[in-house]
Amino acid sequence: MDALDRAIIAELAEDGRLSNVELAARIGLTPGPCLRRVQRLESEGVIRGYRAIVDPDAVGRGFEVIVHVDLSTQEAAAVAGFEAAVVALDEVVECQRLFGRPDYFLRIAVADLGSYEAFLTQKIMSLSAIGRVTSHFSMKALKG
Amino acid sequence: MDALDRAIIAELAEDGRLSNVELAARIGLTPGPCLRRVQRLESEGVIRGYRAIVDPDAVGRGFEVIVHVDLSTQEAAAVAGFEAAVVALDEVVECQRLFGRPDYFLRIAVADLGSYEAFLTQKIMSLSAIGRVTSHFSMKALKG
DNA sequence: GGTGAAAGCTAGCCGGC
DNA sequence: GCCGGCTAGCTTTCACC
Repeated sequence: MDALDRAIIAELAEDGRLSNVELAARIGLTPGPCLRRVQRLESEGVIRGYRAIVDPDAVGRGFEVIVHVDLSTQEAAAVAGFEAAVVALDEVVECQRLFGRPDYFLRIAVADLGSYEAFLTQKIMSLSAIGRVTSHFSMKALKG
Repeated sequence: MDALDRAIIAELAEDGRLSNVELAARIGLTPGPCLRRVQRLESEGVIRGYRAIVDPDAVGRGFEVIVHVDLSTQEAAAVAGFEAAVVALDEVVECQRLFGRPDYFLRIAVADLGSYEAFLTQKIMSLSAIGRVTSHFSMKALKG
């Protein structure tokens, strides 16, 4: 991992569809060696893959909410059941089990406030081990 | 936006470097019309761009912390100063201004616990409008 | 939506440093 | 060991049906 590798990563993180010749020109290499480096980074797992970035509004995921969940029990089976159920939900974009409080950090992506209300009451609050659920609404995304 | 467009989005979200001929075959179209659809989705802003997904560990960003920040004042100039300073930091991967408490939700990505300690004391807690800062450590990322 | 042709890209091979 | 030049084969992209 030298400066050239880092330059490749930076360029591809910015534009994942850069052609190899354009990438090579930007980092100051010829296409052959550049391609070998990209392939090495891919096979080593440094570059895990490529994704198209899709407008959330266009796919009905424009409304994001940060949710904190505390369970009513720490019993292993109940915890496992909650985790399996939550992870299976499409609307749950992220789920982290935390140390301390809250027990879980969730990020929910739905179309609008109405869908969120329906999602929360029907799919989250109906889970058996649920203790307290707190929704945090974003006023403005300053970064990310 | 018909079923074909949605199929294109799904395929490219999964693998952003799919060749146009492969993409066309998967959605059941020939390359020409398929490319026109992709270009339309790009120009309409439905597809915003393409990114390489990089292993966070490989670039010294393998340790993520969720941080809640409350400011000690709501005075406009202080708030603006805090926001500008936070957004400018590389380690801040996400920053949301929330309704209610906490005032801000931050996601920090650094190399390890030691770097996090240094980052928090030197770059966050030294900001003037800072009230309370709470770090939430992830035990396990179940999703996302 | 499909077809065909020109331009450009990818990916392997071999020589040079 | 890594870079650069070359070439064959494939892909992208456009005008036209």
